[in-house]
Amino acid sequence: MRATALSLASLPARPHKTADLAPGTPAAVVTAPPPRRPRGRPRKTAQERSDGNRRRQLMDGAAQLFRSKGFAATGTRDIAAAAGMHSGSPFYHFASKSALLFAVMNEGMASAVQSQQQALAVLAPQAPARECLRVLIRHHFEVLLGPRSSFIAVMLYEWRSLTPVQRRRIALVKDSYEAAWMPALTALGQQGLLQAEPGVARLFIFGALNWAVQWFAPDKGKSLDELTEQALALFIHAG
Amino acid sequence: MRATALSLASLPARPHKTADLAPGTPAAVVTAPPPRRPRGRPRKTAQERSDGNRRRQLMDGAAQLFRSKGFAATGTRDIAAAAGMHSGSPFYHFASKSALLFAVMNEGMASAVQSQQQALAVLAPQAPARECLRVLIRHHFEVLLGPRSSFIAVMLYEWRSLTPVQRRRIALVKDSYEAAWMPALTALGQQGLLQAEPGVARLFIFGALNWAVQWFAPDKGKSLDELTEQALALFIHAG
DNA sequence: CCTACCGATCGGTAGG
DNA sequence: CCTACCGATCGGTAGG
Repeated sequence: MRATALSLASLPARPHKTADLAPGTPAAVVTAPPPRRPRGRPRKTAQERSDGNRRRQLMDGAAQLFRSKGFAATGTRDIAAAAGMHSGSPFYHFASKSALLFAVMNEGMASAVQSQQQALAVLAPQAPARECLRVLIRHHFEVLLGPRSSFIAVMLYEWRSLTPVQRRRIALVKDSYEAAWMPALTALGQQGLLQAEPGVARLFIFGALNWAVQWFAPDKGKSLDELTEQALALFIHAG
Repeated sequence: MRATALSLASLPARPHKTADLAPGTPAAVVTAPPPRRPRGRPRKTAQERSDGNRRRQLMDGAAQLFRSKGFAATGTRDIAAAAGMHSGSPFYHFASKSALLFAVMNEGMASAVQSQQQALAVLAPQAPARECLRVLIRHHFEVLLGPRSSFIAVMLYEWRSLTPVQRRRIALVKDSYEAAWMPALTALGQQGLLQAEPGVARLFIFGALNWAVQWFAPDKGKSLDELTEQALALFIHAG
């Protein structure tokens, strides 16, 4: 019975080859696919590696390659090799290299928005604005410099490699991520703890934090907690 | 006589085809070529367009293309066309596409260091640190967002496209540019006007300012003067 | 998901 | 600085 299941799995049903907003595709809402956790105990064997996991493996490899070499300098053959495939196989899962870039960015932003909401939900309802900003900064560092950071780094530095249509779609998710910062920033402004206009402050603050992907070295220098305190001290005046 | 000069100029002596630190070239000090202003009244005619000016035209076009499309996505044929040349001609002036990238970055950083020194020289010898920082920020915005901004933008966002040897060379110039900020930042720290550690503050501040290349729109939104005041207000606490 | 392949484009060169 | 060209590589596809 086990062998049968395996042999069936080795001939997987054709997975969804989504266009993922390749150039010219009309816009529609795309979110991260539901985790669809299986009922039984999870398997990490060859079984696990086939199916739809290959799609995620391609995205993981692509995210790292796009980050380190850039989108244009990364070949689809490199991506295939990173996922243990041969040259033409990525196109079985993604309609184009561009669709793969979009999938990486969309996955990165969608999960960032989700974890941001979870981080904010832990706050007390009447928490001071300074505390809210601390949570936002700390979470942002996690997303930006943590173990899955490639997805967001690609987002930040390969923006121009997107088609206009793809750009608009990602911008929607990005806007909602950034909008979550405004209540805290305007409150701090009203309290006199933030001396720049909130809109400009937001741009400067995101720049300061995002730039960390250029210089941050894990296991060396400051921790993410320490960086959070330093950033707070820099932006928020004595209260 | 004029015709003679023109016809002579149309057969220019072979210009210096510098390697400009193509991969593997050993390091040596490289600065912007001296302006060598000619004695007589300047000409803007066809004469002007030949000679060594072609080299600068290639760098100008390459800087803009590298900025808007990225280094890897820019073809040498695009660069040639931007300078009004045919496909193979850029290699008469630069040993490789990589050498052209290096030349763009080196020119950008060298002129930034130079104009920075000029900006600081205008300050009174005992000017307060806050005033010094204002000059540095204002000058940085000029370099970053002004008419020659492509050179520095390429510097910032194509770092990974350099070879390790090229990277080390540019890093030397960049270090001297950034080092000029430290006296003002440490002084402000001692005065209690800068609440983060000076070294970390420098990284955050550069990030905040550099990020402006992503969102700044000339002739729309704030002026460079206004942005300078907003940045100062954000970083430097009430004094 | 592999194999074999296509047309296009790329950086760079020789020879003038 | 142009012309003509080279070998390599690229994204993508057909057919299984």
